[in-house]
Amino acid sequence: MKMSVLEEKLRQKNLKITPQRLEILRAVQRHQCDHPSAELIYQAVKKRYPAVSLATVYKTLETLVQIGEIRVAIVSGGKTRYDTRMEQHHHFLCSYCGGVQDIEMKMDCLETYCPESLAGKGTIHRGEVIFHGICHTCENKKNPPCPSICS
Amino acid sequence: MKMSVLEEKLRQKNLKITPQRLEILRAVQRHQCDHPSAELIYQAVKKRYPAVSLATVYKTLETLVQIGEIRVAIVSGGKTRYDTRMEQHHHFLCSYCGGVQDIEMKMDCLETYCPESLAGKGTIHRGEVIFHGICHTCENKKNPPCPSICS
DNA sequence: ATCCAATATAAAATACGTACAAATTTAAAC
DNA sequence: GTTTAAATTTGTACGTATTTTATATTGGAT
Repeated sequence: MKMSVLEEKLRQKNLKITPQRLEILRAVQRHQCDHPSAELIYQAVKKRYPAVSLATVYKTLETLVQIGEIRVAIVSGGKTRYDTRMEQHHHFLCSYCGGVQDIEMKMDCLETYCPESLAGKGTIHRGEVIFHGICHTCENKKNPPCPSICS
Repeated sequence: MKMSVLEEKLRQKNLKITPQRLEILRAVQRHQCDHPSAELIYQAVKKRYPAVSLATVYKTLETLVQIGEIRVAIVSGGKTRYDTRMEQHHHFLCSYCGGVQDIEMKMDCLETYCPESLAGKGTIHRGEVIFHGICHTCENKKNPPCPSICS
């Protein structure tokens, strides 16, 4: 996603184009594979933009979610983690280190499927799959950290 | 799950059988359909056991998870919510009220399936599907609460 | 009945996120 | 380029969820 596209989106929604917003989006993009938390983004942005406030990072991430520029990937270890990939994909969450990795998987059913048990319960907007397990890195450690990070 | 079964499990792990533990598990069972949070369990237990401490509820829920008696259903609205149903099933999360409902769905693939993109990434223990949408109750309201509760 | 490790308790500490008011900045009109 | 109003950023205080700490209590083996 180029910045010009973001700028266009912001203009369309009467939102202002600020250096903070551009820099924060760039940071989420750069750290895409980490599925970064607000705190991680804050640290990353501060390097280039030392005056940035953590409150701005939180609010900007929320704004970016609301205009559909990024989305919440997962909540892991109590922290909300973000994702710039908007197409359907899923996540693999390591129970030991808390790391999140993308899972590519065709599951068209999730978008349109209506399990019988949902009948009368409501309307599905989206379905996501979360795989829990141990990542390769933690598997190879003798003493991985306690699996307390996630469920 | 009968209490005698819990007592047996606790004994096997050299964990003590305390009235708090029994009462807290009963409360989670009784509120199963709510997928209750620690706070909700605390309120429920306090009615029968006024001296109970919130810290005990937190620690006991964690213990019950670790011995495999309950599991984390979902984290919604910043709160961890628990589940006594250990068999495979999935959840429907209302983005408006934050309510969680069970979804019965055969997806054997999730347990055993290894998407190609996972190759070399690690070992899957479990796969769960989370459906996001609007529940029937919120659909029928003219002005549902803001959909800020979840992602 | 006694004893010790495990547990429960209350209170304080921590962690994540949000709300607020004051200062700054954007962008549009002139 | 200035002016100006509205939006945004910032620092900080606050709120809520959860964990830790220090002490008191208790389960259950002997």
